[in-house]
Parts: sequence; C-alpha cells; structure tokens
Amino acid sequence: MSTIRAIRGMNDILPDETPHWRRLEQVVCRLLNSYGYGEIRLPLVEHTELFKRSIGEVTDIVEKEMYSFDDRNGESLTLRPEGTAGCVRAAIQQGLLTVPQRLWYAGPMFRYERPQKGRQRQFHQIGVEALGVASVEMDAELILLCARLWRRLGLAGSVELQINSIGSSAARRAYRAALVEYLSAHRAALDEDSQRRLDSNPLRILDSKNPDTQALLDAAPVLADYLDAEARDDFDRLRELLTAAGVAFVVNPRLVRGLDYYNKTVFEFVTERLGAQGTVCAGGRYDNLVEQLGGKSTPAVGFAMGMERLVLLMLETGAAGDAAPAQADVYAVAVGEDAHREALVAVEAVRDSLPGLAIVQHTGGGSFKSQLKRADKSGASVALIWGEDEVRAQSVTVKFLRDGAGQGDKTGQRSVPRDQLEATLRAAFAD
RNA sequence: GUGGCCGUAGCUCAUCAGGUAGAGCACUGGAUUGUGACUCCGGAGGUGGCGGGUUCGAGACCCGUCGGCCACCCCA
Repeated sequence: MSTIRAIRGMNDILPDETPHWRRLEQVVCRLLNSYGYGEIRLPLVEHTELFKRSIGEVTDIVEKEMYSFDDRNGESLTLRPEGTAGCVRAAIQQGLLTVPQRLWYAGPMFRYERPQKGRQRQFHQIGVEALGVASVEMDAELILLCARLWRRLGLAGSVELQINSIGSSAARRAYRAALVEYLSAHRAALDEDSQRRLDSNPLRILDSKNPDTQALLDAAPVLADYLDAEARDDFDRLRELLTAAGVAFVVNPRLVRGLDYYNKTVFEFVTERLGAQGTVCAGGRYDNLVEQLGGKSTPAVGFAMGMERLVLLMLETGAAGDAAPAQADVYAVAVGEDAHREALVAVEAVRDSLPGLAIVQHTGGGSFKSQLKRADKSGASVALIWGEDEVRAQSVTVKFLRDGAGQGDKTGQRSVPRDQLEATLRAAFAD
C-alpha cells in the first residue's frame, strides 16, 4: 500500500514551529489594533475574473501560477494567489468605502511555483490595506507600522527598507516606451530572460539579477525622470516623513512591482539572510484598483508580509527566542481501573479550580514505571500518582520531578489527602 | 518550465573493488513484584523511493521515473 503524501509545496507546520507562528500572529494583531486596523476574514476562493482584472492578464501569476478550476456549475474559480484583490472586492461589495478603511487579514495564498527556500505553493501572508486615503501620509503610516513591527519582533537589524516611486500609469507608460526603445537597441546584449521580458513586462528587467543586464541599465533612461509632478512631490514628502520619524531607508530606483495595479509609492523590506527569497514584506499604492474592480474611484495603499519568511528569519537570527511547544505542568499517573476513575475525577476537579495548569492525564495503561517515564518526557514538574494504596486511603501521591537545590518543599514526593490536592498544587505553582 | 545536488530504520547518518545492511537518537522490555531523568543488559523496526538494464551477483554502476533541497524564473 503506497502512502499518501502532502501536495508538493504545501507543508505541514508541526508543533515545534507553531509557537513561533502564534507569537508572530499575536504581535501583529496587537500592533494593528493599536493603529486602528480592523481584521477582515475573506474567502480562499474567488471568481477567476477577479484576479485577472486586478493582478493583470499578462503577469506570470495569472498566466501560469493560479490554481483555477471549474465549479460544478461551470464557472471558473481560483484559489487566491494574493489577498489585496479579495479585500478590495469585499470592501466594494460590503459598502465599506464611504469612509476611510484600515483593514488587515492573514491566511494562506496559493501559487503553482517550483518550491525553494522561502517559497512554497501554499504560503501564508498577513496583508494590510488602507482604503480611501490619497495622501502620502498614509504610505508613511504603513511603513512606520512595519518598522515598529520589526522592532517588536527583534528583526529591526535584519531587514532593510527600500523605497521607490513608479508614478502614474501615464508616466509609467511613457517611461516603458523609452526603456524599451533603449533596450531594443541593445537587444543582443540582453540575457535570454530579459529579451523575453522586453515584450511581456519590460519594467521587470530593472530588477534582473544578471550583472551584464544591470550594467547595461546604467546608461538606460531612469524612471525618476519620467515621474509626473504629483508623484515626485509625494515621493519627496515620503522621504521627509520617514527621515523625520527616524526610519532608515534606501532609495532603490530599480524597485518595481510584479503586479499591475501599483502606482506611485512602492516599498520592500528585504533581508540578506534568507537566500534568494529575501523580500519579507512588500507593498505600495494602488489608486486605480478599486475603480478597475467596479467600485467608485478610491485611492488605496497596502502591503503584504510573507509569514514563512518571517518565521524563517526569526529562527535564523535567534529572534524567535526559546518559544517551546506546549508542555505539561502536571502529569497524572494511574494504575488500575479504580485508580483511573479516581484520577479522572480528581483531575477534572483541579481543572475547575486551577484552569491555568496544563495537566496531562495518562491514557493507555502501563506500569508505574512506564507511566512515570511519560511523565518525565512530558516536561511536567509534578506527577500525581494513583494506585491501589491511594484509592484505599483516599489520597494521592504528589511527586516533584524537577528537584532543584533550594526548592524547599518542592522535592521528593509525599502522600496528600485527596481533599488537599488542590491546595498542594496551588502552592507548588504559586510562582 | 530550466539547472545542480541528493533519496539506506520514525529522525540524523555510516558502510562497500559491486558479494544480498550498521550506528547514534527515538521507541520498547528488563536490572528495580508501585516510581521518571543517569547507568547496564536485551528487543522490535529496512522489499536500500519506484521501474528497468549491465552482472554469476546491484543499496552501490547505467537509464527512466517519482520525491526532496537549492538556484534560475517569479514573488511575500
């Protein structure tokens, strides 16, 4: 019989790692609350059309990376490859756009890509979207919020902020034409991938990893020269605000976006420590998307973080700390049917009065020896033991498993009358 | 989709001119007829990813295939 394995690129996250995920989620959730962002929960599946219209028909994501399928009624649905489209769709549909909205969400996204370090087919993002505010102060707020998040997570020293402005779509169109004209004249000098991009997505050539291509770009037209006045003013103002707030940044004039809906401000937080997939958080302004999806014209800006990458980075840098998987405080051992019954009842009573204690009740029988072995492995500092003697005497044996010098009465073991169990445990876990 | 490296016990890995498998950890039993961690002794666990080829003989060599990792591409 062959075993069934997980889908390639869709990974299990085991109890070793989930505490780090939980910490990340908790820190993010608290931080976003403190900035006035509300959580929104969105479907994993949307009409395929939503992503075609938002991300762009000719992007790689839409052309070859989406998990699309026909529903039973024949319409094409898609597992969301990113969160912004669904969030904007919901904001329009639910009438949230009458006032500025600060929203966030977290969850799995799906892209059919070749897995590698920091990249899988089911991955998890936390997305933040601010809808209805055109002013660049909103862009700054989001970046400041990110910077604070890195500080809270202990990652501030591990990431670098890169910013750029890609201007209005008209400005970009003009620049694209100039860039294509320049690069076409040097077509032969371009690497194979960039030659292909010359037709499909010329701006993407700017962040090519090929050194020869990068060298060729040194003499190419510069995006900044093509920016409209408004975009240029906003970008100046953004730099002023970030500087005033003490947030370090690098202007990367070749920073562009893979998704079509972005304009003006774009930004990324990148790290050197994760190999090739160094972008840990990326976003920008998308003032035309709401209208493109059928809503009334509404400016917007947002970003998304890759949770796998952040957890990796936390582990890599030691910022993850020693968050341990859930461990027991108390392990209950019982041998014999009567003892099991006594133990069950007593442990449930303790759960009522001391709800904060993690108590594992041994199941599956076995000798005192094997059960105590389990107790030790569980990490519990106290074992409660029931056997024939305890049943007869209406008592329980309390055994301290983590004896230490100076622990006073928290060493060895002793017999405690059944009705004093709760008080004994309360004292044992007082600190 | 392309390329490189790699698939031996649950995990981490050995072995060998090609002569039909071994360690540590984990699991389990005992030394201790009601007591863990340390120690000692024992046990279980592998159709060597799968299929084909070369060979008297293949886990080792060759081909194919599937899977893993990393990189390209793409992107969070």
